[in-house]
Amino acid sequence: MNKSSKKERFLEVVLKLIHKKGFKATTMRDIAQELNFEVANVYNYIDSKQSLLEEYLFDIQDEFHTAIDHVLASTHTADKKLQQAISSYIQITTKRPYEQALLVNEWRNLKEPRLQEFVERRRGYERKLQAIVEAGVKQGQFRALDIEMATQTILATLRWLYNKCLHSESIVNPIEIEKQLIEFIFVGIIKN
Amino acid sequence: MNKSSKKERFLEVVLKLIHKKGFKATTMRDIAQELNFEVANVYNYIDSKQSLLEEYLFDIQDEFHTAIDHVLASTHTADKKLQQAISSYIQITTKRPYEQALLVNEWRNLKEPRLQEFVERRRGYERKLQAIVEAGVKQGQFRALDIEMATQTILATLRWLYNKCLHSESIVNPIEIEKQLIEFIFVGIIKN
DNA sequence: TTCGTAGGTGAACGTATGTTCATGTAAATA
DNA sequence: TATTTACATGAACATACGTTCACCTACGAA
Repeated sequence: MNKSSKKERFLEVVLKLIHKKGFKATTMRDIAQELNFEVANVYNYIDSKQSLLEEYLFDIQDEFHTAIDHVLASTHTADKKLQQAISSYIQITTKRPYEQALLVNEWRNLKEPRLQEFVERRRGYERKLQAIVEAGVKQGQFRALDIEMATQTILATLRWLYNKCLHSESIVNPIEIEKQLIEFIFVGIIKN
Repeated sequence: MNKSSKKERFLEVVLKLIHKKGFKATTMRDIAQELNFEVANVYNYIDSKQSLLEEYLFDIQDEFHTAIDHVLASTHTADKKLQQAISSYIQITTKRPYEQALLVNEWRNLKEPRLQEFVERRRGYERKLQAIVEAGVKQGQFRALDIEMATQTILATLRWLYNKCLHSESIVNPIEIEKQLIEFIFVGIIKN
């Protein structure tokens, strides 16, 4: 068994446990029990409970940043850029729904100074998305809407997605999700 | 000082404290300190930490149910009903943003059997909203969209609102918010 | 005046929790 | 063969937490 696979299994099992019980409610003893060994051994895998959370959160946050940076670097029009940003968001969420759930629900459990770092980076992501929306309005592709509110609303429609991935009976198809969400965001629900 | 005002003040101060620190992270000693008295005295106001959370959550949940029941009982068309449902949601959120924040962020801390009760009631709310969306599709006012996904997406756009109420520098105007959100949900962001 | 009640105190209790340490073992490496 | 490394154990620790108990004080009602 190669070295990394054991730690990877550890992280995967613990991720799901934390998702189920919540970070604060998951004790080191819970983690040990889930993996069928003793508490002390948990510290052969991680430095502390805090660092465990940090590992998950900053890792998935990085993935989101990389994705939107890639979109921003392209030369497409704003509406196409927004579509790509949404598409990449959906892809990450469908691929890593548990990490995304942590990102949404457990970031409050970070402690300073990492908490501030996290919030700033998240704000950075929002600003990048907002820049796309703003460009779309200026270029006349989007209606003259409240830019910040539109951005936050778009993000809100994306943020609940992990729930569907985790609770849906059938496997979630990112292509179909994308089609639905893009339609919702771009032309709303009214006919015509 | 009349009897109820003291408990009301207690609940209001503690609500904000729990919002700031998170329910699990807020200790009985934190609560006591915030109110300038000793821990033991907290139990003259509430039965337990759990019951405190229950009080907040079921109270605000009731308010949402009452509001949507009122909309469902009306004889308007589906699109008008949806608009009213959204409007009432926004009114509650702007009036009680801290309770709404708890509803979104802290419900996981409920314990059985109240947790199940809460989740079922929430599901009930979602079904009521979904019924409106479904009627709108059947009557041809809305596009032929995935009904459950549309419902969840609409809810998602509403759920983040408390953030704006709590973090915005200026006072949030529910009328303006409603106008923006209805537009977003009904006709999207694309021009024409 | 007596008495119940609302509001407040200080000390303590049992338990849960994150973390450390000394120690052990089997396998990989040198 | 000798030694390091990865993985594992059991016991203990200091601390933090929710809750309880016995007791105190002020005050409006009876």
